[in-house]
Amino acid sequence: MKRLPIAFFARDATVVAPALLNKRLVAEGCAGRIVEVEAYTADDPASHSFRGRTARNDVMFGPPGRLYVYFTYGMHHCANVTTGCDGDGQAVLLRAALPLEGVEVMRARRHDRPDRLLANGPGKLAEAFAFGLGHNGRLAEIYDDGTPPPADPLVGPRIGITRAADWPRRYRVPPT
DNA sequence: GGAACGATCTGC
DNA sequence: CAGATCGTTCCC
Repeated sequence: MKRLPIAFFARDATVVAPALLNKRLVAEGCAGRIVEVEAYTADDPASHSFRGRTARNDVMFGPPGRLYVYFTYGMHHCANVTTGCDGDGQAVLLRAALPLEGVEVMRARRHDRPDRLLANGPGKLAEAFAFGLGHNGRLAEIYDDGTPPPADPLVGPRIGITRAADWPRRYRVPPT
């Protein structure tokens, strides 16, 4: 199993996002299959990078293939992977994953919630994989385990934001 | 210095 | 549907 090369991430977020579906995310002793993402570009009013480079979003403007982790709502972390070229300000938000390995530790981090609720949302995914600010800027560990992306990914409006929420930049693996 | 709000989740 | 809870941003 091979880790995705930097070249994979060095493309527009709207191209990388659907390509990340069904890839294997690895961190802190567990692994999961990415099933939902959102693309954020610098020309997107909802993107953290829209208003320019700041201390928080600095990683977004750096090289591709890194984790951009931020803290929100006073209690949740969200994890992204940077895309595009150095200076662009692009990233893909990791919204949901299916547990593959280390399910026990994920359950413990998620307070023994049912397996289907372990990482089915950005805040839950971050908690299950133990993503925190300490991961910000680190190389993302995402692998191709041979599972191809869905031929017909669901594309629709984004969730939990107000500005430009209707932009069709949320990608999902179709339910089986 | 201060106010407003947020790429969310949970429980009622 | 409202509350939790606090860092970031923007305005005065």
